[in-house]
Amino acid sequence: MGRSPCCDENGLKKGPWTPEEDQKLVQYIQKHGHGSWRALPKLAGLNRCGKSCRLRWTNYLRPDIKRGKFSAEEEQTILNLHSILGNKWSAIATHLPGRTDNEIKNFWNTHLKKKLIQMGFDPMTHRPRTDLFASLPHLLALANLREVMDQQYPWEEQAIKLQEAIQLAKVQYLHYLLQSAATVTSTTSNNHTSTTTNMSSSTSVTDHLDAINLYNMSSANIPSSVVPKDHSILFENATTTTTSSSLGVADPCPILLLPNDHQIPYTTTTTTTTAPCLQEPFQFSSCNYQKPPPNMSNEINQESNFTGFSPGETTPRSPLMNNSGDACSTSSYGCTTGASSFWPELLLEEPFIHEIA
DNA sequence: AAATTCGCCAACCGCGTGTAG
DNA sequence: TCTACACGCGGTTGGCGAATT
Repeated sequence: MGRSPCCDENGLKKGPWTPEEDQKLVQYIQKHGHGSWRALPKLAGLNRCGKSCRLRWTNYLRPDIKRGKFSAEEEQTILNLHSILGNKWSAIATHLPGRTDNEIKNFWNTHLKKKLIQMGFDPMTHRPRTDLFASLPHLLALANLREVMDQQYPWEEQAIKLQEAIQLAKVQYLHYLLQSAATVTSTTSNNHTSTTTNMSSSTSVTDHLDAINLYNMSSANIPSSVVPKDHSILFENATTTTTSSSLGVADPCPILLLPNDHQIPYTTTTTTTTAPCLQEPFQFSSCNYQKPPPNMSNEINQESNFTGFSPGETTPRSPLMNNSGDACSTSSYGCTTGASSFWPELLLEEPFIHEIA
């Protein structure tokens, strides 16, 4: 069956609203309320369909509409909520007073989405993009070529910088592959009480071969303090059963290089909760904590700020996520003592968490 | 100065869902 | 249970101003 569009009727006006039409609509609704939207246009003396009137009212004429730029807090809220709800604009809008779903959707599509993409994050998953890692060396090479053409640096310096950047990209990609494997295998376990991870079970063989090959390629030129010498160390923790401490941190942990002067211990530890109960980022008391060598702190490091994790994930989250907030004591995610509100979800009040659950 | 491209955003379109008869 | 209607939602489009060539 299906329904014919409400605007099919001939003669109904479409397109931008005039001030006179706005005035008619506002006056009618202020006096009578909108009632039936389909009946409203006739009663208000408007040559529009009801749908058009409803949109004009809800997106523009409503008295509580907030105009102007989005604040940093609003932007943060949208990012947080989008990581949970996805493109549920109306649901997101209910938590941003005065903002409409349409406005938020436009803001996302024109600003936030691009921002995430530029920083190498998938705007839908809020995780690093693999295609970026794949193409990064090429992009860097192009960027370097441009600099060389501009005669800003001597050739030797260019070659060194390029090598450093490529090595970093390789390690980052390796890190991503390992974490992806851990994520997939961990999530295949139902109750998360104690998980035996098996990297070969659900991740493609080529991914692991790529990771190993990349590691082989990378390790030759990367300081030993950054990458373990023995492959088995890297994979050991990804293939053994671990029981987490109250902080959810396996011990000992191999260290993988991460940008932004941070080291994340690679672990597939799972806990009795549905969320990884990591403490405030980079306060891994039971793990080695090493700063990357100075030569790895290039501009890419500063741009790539992979520091976030969200419930049920082991892969980094968007750097745009707010890392500060109130402590999480007994949230619905069941984080144990010391687990902070590192995840954007935990910034939300308890009723909201239940609401979206 | 003119033409073209780009970015933003209000508005539209079509589909899904809830509900009354 | 079926059908038609009303509404809400998310994706898409088109117009307009700004920026660029």
